[in-house]
Amino acid sequence: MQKTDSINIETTINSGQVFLWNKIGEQWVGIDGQDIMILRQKPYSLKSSGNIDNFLRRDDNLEKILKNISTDRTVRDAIKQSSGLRLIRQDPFQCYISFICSSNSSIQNIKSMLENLCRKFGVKKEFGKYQLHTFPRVETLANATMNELLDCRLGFRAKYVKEASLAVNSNKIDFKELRKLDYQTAIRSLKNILGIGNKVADCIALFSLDKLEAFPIDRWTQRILLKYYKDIFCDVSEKPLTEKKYEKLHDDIVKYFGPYAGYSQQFLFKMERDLNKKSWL
DNA sequence: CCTTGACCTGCCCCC
DNA sequence: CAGATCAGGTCAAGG
Repeated sequence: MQKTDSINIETTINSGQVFLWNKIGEQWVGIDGQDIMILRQKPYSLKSSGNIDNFLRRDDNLEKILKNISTDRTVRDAIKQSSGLRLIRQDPFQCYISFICSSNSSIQNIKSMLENLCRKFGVKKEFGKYQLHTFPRVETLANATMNELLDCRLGFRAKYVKEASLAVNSNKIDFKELRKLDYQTAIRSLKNILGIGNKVADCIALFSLDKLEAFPIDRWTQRILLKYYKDIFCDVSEKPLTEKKYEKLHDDIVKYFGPYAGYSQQFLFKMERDLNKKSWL
């Protein structure tokens, strides 16, 4: 297990993986499912009503992973620029709903939608000196009405969230099972849900189901591939990826970046968004 | 198999 | 300051 102080909290929170976090003074306060977490860099302190080691993937052999993904200069530079950046292992239901809401939306907007859901459907919980709303439980969201969801400013995603919650509530989607399945099977299962396409499925798989070969390709990732890797992934352009092209590209990506491709994606994504001065939480 | 247009919202910009 | 523009994935209809 790596040294505890090698985690950069701000970099990790501000890397597009999580949304329900706020910086209050020197502390980052966030929601993961029914848990509240309080993280502070200086002096270093990690508190959670749940399992913080699980959340921060402290079981990963980071030294080995970073060595494994350091296949080229671009990734090596990205790792150097964002040292201390970690993948997070999120509550699967929250992750699933979060990225369904992410479609055609910006980070700030996703955050606002999720905060609205928590305020309306979550339960108040106290931790440390803070009191905040946890993420809605599956059955609560499954029983929500369309109007309530629309009140949370979900727009056309409201029916996606409703159906997706019903699928989990009826065990049509079982995260414990998906976690055990291989990448391809898990992705195929997720994509049966309305509102989940390739990119969203990859995010859920990577950030909550331990599929480290998942490599979500959004507009930014696509630009990265075009900018730094056009000789390696020849058929990538700025045009939106079709279903087949996405799948083919993902195969090539795993061949090139390896079984921890998801980690390389996270470093590359963080680097390029920072380079373009895109805002985070 | 691919292309196209619709879908909500919030933010930024410009008149 | 109201109104237009744009960014961002997925889906359904049609070529």
